[in-house]
Amino acid sequence: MARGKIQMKRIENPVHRQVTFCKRRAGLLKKAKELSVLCDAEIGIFIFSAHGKLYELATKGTMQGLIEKYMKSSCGSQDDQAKEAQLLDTKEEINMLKHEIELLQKGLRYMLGGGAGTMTLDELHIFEKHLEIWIYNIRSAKMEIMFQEIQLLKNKEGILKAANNYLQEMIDDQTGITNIAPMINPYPLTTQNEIFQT
Amino acid sequence: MARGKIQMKRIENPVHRQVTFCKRRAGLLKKAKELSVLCDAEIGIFIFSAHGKLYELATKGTMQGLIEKYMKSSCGSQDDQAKEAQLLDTKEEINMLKHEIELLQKGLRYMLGGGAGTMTLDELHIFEKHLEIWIYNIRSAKMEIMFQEIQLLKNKEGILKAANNYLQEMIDDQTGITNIAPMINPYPLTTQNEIFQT
DNA sequence: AACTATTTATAACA
DNA sequence: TTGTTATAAATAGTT
Repeated sequence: MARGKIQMKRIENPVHRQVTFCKRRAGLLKKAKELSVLCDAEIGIFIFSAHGKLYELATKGTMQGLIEKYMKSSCGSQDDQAKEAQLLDTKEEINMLKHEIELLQKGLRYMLGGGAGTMTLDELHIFEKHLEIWIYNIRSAKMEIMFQEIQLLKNKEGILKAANNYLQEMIDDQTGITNIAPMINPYPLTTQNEIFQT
Repeated sequence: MARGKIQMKRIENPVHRQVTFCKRRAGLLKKAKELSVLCDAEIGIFIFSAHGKLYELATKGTMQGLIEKYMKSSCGSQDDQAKEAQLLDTKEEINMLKHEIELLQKGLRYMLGGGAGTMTLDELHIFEKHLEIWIYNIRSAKMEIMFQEIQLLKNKEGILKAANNYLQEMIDDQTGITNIAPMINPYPLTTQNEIFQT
């Protein structure tokens, strides 16, 4: 911009290019700081040199914070539907888990309470079938949860955090339920038995 | 920078500030593009206006890609230890899970095989105790996994992805084990019974 | 790094 | 916002 204008294309001479990179990089960062101060803006910049070296600037707070803010701003409106859908999926998954745990608890009580001591061989057989189902369900639920988590992990951090908070709540709920002693509504334990009825 | 220089502090007049923001923002982005072209650099910029509106620029590829690259460059060396530790934790967690599943499978076989048909009431009692332990263990493992996942979620996306790949592998392994029929090494099922022995 | 001759960016104004 | 213009800044080529 002085002593002759230059073409807006890659500077082929490596020395010139390096010098220009230095000078203009400094200029760019200075301009960014000025804009931030003058107009009360929050600016994040990262510059990777051709050889991969990183130069960064975050005018307020940390770059991490800026990136998070960027994620929210950027993903907020466009991925809203996806986010909501994912949250619903998670909710469903959690309900499934809850249901499994309820099932298990009822079964345990059935067996430990009036059950075992007076169980006939036939009853024992039925209970075996149920155990199979329960363990299968537990395993499935576990797998589902992990796959669910993995899917979530593949998404943006912001979405992950939302799902995370949701999970935390649900876990707290489950822990609560786990400690409930009275059984209000005896589950129809024989219902699913048909699945294994040969 | 023309018609009089200005002080490098927040412009109080809102109109002036807005105008300056517009013009300097455009200037900054232009400069960034020029630097990118002239010096073959990769540049990402985000600008949040005072009211939170986002303006962004990514000179190559997408902002997502740039952020990921930034994460790698920025966290690469410093969080290496934490990353490795987390990976180890995950590994331990997974091994625990594997162990639980093995336990369950062995128990099921014990019950479904030579077990139930010829079980005495005493044997049945012992088995009840084991069931309690198993279910407790399953529940704990499930909780542990979820808490583990939640901790992971709180970390950077890059780390999450690594952990994610690891989990995937482990799950595949587990699925493999789940389908193994022969039981090589009968687990000492009575060992943990002492826990519930009154 | 420093030094200029120029090109750019932009503050004030419309 | 956009355009104009006088002037401040940035910087390309050189030392």
